[in-house]
Amino acid sequence: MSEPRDTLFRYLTMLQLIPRFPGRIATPVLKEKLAERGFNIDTRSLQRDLSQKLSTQFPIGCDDSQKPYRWYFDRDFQCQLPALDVPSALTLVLAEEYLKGLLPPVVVGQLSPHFTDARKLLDDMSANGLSQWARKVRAIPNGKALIPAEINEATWQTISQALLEQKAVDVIYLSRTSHSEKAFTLHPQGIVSRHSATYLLAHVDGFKDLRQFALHRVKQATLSQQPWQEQHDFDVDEYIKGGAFGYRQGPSDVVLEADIAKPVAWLLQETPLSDTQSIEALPDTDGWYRLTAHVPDDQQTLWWLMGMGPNIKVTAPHAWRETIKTNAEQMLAHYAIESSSSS
Amino acid sequence: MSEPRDTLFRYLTMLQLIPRFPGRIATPVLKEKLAERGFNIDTRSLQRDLSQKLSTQFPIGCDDSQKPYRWYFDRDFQCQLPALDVPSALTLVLAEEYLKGLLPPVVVGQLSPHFTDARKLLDDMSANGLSQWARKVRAIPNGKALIPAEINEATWQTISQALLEQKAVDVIYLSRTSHSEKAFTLHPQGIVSRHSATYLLAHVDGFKDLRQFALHRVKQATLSQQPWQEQHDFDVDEYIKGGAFGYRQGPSDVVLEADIAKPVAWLLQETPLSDTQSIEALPDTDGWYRLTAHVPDDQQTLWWLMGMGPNIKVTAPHAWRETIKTNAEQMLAHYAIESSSSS
DNA sequence: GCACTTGCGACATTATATGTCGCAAAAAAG
DNA sequence: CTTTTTTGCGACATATAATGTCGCAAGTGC
Repeated sequence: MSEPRDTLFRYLTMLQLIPRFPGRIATPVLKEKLAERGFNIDTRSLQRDLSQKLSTQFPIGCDDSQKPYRWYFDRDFQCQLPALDVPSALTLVLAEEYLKGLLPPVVVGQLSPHFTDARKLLDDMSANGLSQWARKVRAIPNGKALIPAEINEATWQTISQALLEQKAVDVIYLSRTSHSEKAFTLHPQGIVSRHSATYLLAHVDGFKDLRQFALHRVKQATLSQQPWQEQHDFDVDEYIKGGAFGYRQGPSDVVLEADIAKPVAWLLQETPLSDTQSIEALPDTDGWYRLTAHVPDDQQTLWWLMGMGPNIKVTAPHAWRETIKTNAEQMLAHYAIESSSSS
Repeated sequence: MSEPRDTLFRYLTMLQLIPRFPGRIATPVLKEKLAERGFNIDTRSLQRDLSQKLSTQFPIGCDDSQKPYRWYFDRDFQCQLPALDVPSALTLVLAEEYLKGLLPPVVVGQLSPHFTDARKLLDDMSANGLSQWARKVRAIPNGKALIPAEINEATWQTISQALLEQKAVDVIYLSRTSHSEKAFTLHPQGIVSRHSATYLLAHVDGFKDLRQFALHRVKQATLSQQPWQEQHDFDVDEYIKGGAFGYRQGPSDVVLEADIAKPVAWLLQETPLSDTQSIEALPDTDGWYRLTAHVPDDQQTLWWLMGMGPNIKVTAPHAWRETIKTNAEQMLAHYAIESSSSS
């Protein structure tokens, strides 16, 4: 069945089977995988291809310390097949700027070959014209950028692999309360990335309840021998809505009614709160508008409203209005006490 | 010089020269570009390669309505050369979730082949084990996700190209104030993506001042015949610090001092405000801590502090303390008036 | 120590890639 | 509208590269 469906295509397949550096693949394994894909080829040819063709034209390395040689791609090599175009490269640069504040460095690092590729393309473009794109493009994150928690690279790889391949993991975990390291066997059910921290949702071996484990407190992780315990019908959205991350969400949307100042009105006209929002000018006010919108009944919307400070006056739902009012009272109380005691 | 440096490599080069769909490349152009890269090959060979080898093995199309045939890749085809590994695929999924709330759909769409690729890999993995990764992985954005403003795809492509290639653009722009469409020739100097809206910084032809143009209000954009006007020493960071986007920043960092409640202390221990922060327990309080940190003197930090509401009590800098206090007073005033007038 | 696997040089054979030529159809130029 | 140029394509001969086979040496595992 070794139809000459082209050497090119076989090479391409080989290149796709060779993993990036931390990984490696032994020659006989490669031969088998190629056979699975319909390339029945002699071992000798494979050896020749690897050592004479591919590794001379591509940044491919070979670990020849053991006898079934193992092959791998250079850590930072990347090759898009339809090459990157300019708009995509620009998008990647923007994406990287945003993600740097949202995901741990190691996780973003996982994508660094892509970003490097994009920057190289832009650099090449600028080479002639000195366009200095780096001084022209910027992403402003949505809120204050906290410094993302550091995660160990091997941890991320092991945990993500375990989650997707449905395996248990043995971890050494630094508990938040006791400051002591403990060993657990965990059965991963989900991953949630929130703000700048990333959490694994998992059962501890032998227990039925789901717990959160901050990935940056995982000191070490290895795939476990234990069989994986599944929680049937786990749904991360349900879990989040249940309030586990401080984002409790009511069962249905609510109707938000508020008076908003002009800057907020402009903002919302361009990037609406929801599909159904309406904004109408209020007569006899100095640039105030009436906002009505169906929004989810969640913490984030409430925080957004509070973040707008005096530029927004919520009238409904009543519960939000009261929360905001109480909040302001408490804040003021803090400062009133403070100033009387300190001055 | 037509060294047989391998057909494989030439094919690879050809594949990289063929653009993704909206783009296309004519056979003679391809020949020329190949020659530039050292592949001196006969036209006939090129034709054979394209029509018999590449287009049968790859999703490559050909526009044969005009005589110099034009070749292009399928719109959604993607081929990573070291194939995606599992951790990278998971990272891409998380990245997409975050970016969907941060960049206009069209811009994220620019990267969709990458994301599709990642999802396909995860699907394939789950095929046997039914791991349903889609129900296991979630990113919770930092703040309220407003609906990103829609941008026309062609607009994004034209504008990004113009910016990087230092060309002027003719646009039809819907001005915010007058609600009327106007035609301008713009000289792009930078792009800023903020929250969910993206802005072009450019000179209007014939003027010296820099203005902001929201990309979602650009109705049409084409590369202009006008030569591009450069602004010397333009630096987008300087521009932003100048306060143009409401993010005025003081010249130097300030020392933040505040009392924080336990939940905030925990948050900041994991994702610090800055490299130099210190948190110490306050005696005789019910779980309050003293925070000291060097932070930038900018709007975003201030907003973040205000967002923490009664869980944080700022003592220094004095200006921030006063701003927060005034803010709370104004908010309370709103609701006091409101409740007395309405009830 | 022994069977087994793996890498590699050499060689013959097959398969493939490449340039050349001629023709036809389509653009471009006049 | 005609002429010239460009482009695509089938055919063919030839050079070139790719592939399987064999033998040997060196490592690996029992």
